[in-house]
Amino acid sequence: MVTIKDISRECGVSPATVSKALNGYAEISPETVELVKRTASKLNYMPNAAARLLKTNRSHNIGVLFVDDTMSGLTHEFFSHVLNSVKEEAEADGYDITFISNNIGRQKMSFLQHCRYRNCDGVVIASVDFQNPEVLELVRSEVPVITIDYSFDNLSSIVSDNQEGAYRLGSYLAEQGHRKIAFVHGERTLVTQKRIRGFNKAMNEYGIEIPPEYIIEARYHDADSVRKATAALLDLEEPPTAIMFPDDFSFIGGQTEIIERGLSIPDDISVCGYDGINLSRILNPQLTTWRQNAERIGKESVRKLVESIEGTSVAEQIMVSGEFLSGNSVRKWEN
Amino acid sequence: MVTIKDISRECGVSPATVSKALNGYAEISPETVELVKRTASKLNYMPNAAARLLKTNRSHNIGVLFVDDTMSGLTHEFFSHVLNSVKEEAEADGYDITFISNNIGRQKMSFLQHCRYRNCDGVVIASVDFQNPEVLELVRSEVPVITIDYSFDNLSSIVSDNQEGAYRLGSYLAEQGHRKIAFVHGERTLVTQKRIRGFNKAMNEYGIEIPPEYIIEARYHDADSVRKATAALLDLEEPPTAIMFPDDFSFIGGQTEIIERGLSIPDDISVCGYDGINLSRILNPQLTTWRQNAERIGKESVRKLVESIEGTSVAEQIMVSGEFLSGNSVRKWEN
DNA sequence: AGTATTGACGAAAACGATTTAGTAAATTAA
DNA sequence: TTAATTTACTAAATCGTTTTCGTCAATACT
Repeated sequence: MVTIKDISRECGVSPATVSKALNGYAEISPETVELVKRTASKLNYMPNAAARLLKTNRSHNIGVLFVDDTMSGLTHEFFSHVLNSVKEEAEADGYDITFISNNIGRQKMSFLQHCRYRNCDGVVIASVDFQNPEVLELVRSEVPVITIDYSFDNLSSIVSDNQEGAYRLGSYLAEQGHRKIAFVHGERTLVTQKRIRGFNKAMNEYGIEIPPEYIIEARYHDADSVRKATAALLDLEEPPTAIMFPDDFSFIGGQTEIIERGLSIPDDISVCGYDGINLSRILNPQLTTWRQNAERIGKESVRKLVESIEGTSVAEQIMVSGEFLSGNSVRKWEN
Repeated sequence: MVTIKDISRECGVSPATVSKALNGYAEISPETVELVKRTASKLNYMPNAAARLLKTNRSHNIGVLFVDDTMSGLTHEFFSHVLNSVKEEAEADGYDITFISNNIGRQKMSFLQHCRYRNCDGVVIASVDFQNPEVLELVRSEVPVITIDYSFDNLSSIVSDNQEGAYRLGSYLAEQGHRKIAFVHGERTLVTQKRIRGFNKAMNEYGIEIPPEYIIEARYHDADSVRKATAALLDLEEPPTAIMFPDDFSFIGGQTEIIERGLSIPDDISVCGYDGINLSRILNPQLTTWRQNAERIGKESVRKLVESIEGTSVAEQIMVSGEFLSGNSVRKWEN
């Protein structure tokens, strides 16, 4: 391994000078800088991140906390898009990313411990149980943190406009003439609350009274639980003519139930999803849904996080808007 | 940050003793070990990975090289499963993972340089262009490497049984009575060659003569190119009655073309995919396909890589078998 | 001319661990 | 009883950087 000493020997200057030349200190003469840089690339020199970190306390590494028991991590299409965008923006900013977990090797270690162990300069937290004590420990620690789709006081966060999304979908269904609109939502997280609020707002504006049994809880990304919720809705004395589902993927559970009952989408029942992942575009019929801007969510998270790592940035909540995606899963309803 | 020195002070022993006690050296008395460990956990001590690395040259970090221009990295469902499994096995073995790229910050750096910069103990290489000079440089370097779905001489690799997969799918179509079977395959990589071989083997066994224009190249994970290939097939004077597609995802392109021509699956034309991702299970009709065992591929890669990092292990090629998944996309063909 | 300033560089400590080569006391062997 | 061995520990070097003070010329200012 070629080190700074090799360069210093080759150039006849001290290691200190090499370091400074490489890091652009003004006190080194242009000729020396030139010489050092040339030999560095001649010798194929790469700084040792560990040594640098040890001295500077900056790892150029950001942690990503992405775990959630309801979904199998990276295989969740929406989050894999967020993650991909996080990765790309991080790389563009000169950072690598490390997944934060709480069991590394045989050792149990808390999220915070893992961050410290790897000296993460900051952490992006997404889609976890934000009440989890380990998450709270991390959030309250000294390590810079940004949260996705959840906001803590005095901390920056990136949130997808969930209220708007549910509002737009609800409004659309109402516009199409539906009056019996059900909402199968996910676990009662902040995201869910926002969506319920958006849904209610739309219903209010259209003067639609929604009976409580039309608003029913299932689990995100869990086709089975959504299927059961759908069954419950269809078993009602007055079943809905339209259903909003928690997300595009779990909608499949609902679809299965609907089809098995001999009903068809959208003739007998109109549906819409949430997320706007690729899947929603290729389903048959194509799903009417709300596309969350995963790319921008990931990118903004890192941008904001790096800002708060490198400079001083004020806590801020950044709202990322989405986009209505129409499909063929909703039909006009006339009565 | 609490260091080994804090513990040594608290316990009244030297830092050396603390280090040895923590690392299970035999020369430390049981009482001291006990004392050191207790105070370590009392002070919430975490070793500093960078400092340890600097001295030991072991980062407990494995690199993952996953780039490919035809697919958008992590958002590829099959590879996100492999990756997820790589991550889990790595964590179980006490490793973190780092994505290897060749542009970190404003600096261009080769894959190998990136590995050295982060001191990766080893690298898992998957799904890239294995002729890429930078990949070759990495493969030929001193850093332990394992390749997925490609084998270099004297290096360990994990390969999915592509020949078997294509063979089984081809055989199945033939069994169902099809005689005009087309194969839309991906770019001419080793994987593709294996599949073509498997396909041909099946056709031979059933004594089926396949005209050259039935074997046609498209691109993996590229719905558009597959759509074009499908169009070409359907435009033939004697179009096939069954088509094997490069993968489940890009099949969508073929499906679109088929449907737009007013044909239906499987009544007019039978199809099968490859990969067996979730998507294939929820498509309508459900896709007949070959499930690659992404979980085992990821897990075995890390296991083998760690083996060659930690001990001495012989180069070995591990074949991971898949599983035939039947759907409703193929119908019996009687003539 | 004498002093102050600037420019260009180097010596050495430090970061937090690991590890080699001791050392002193306790134990065993002869 | 003395020498040899074992036990339990420590001092100090080291990994590859960065950074704080110097230092020593050369130049600029009274």
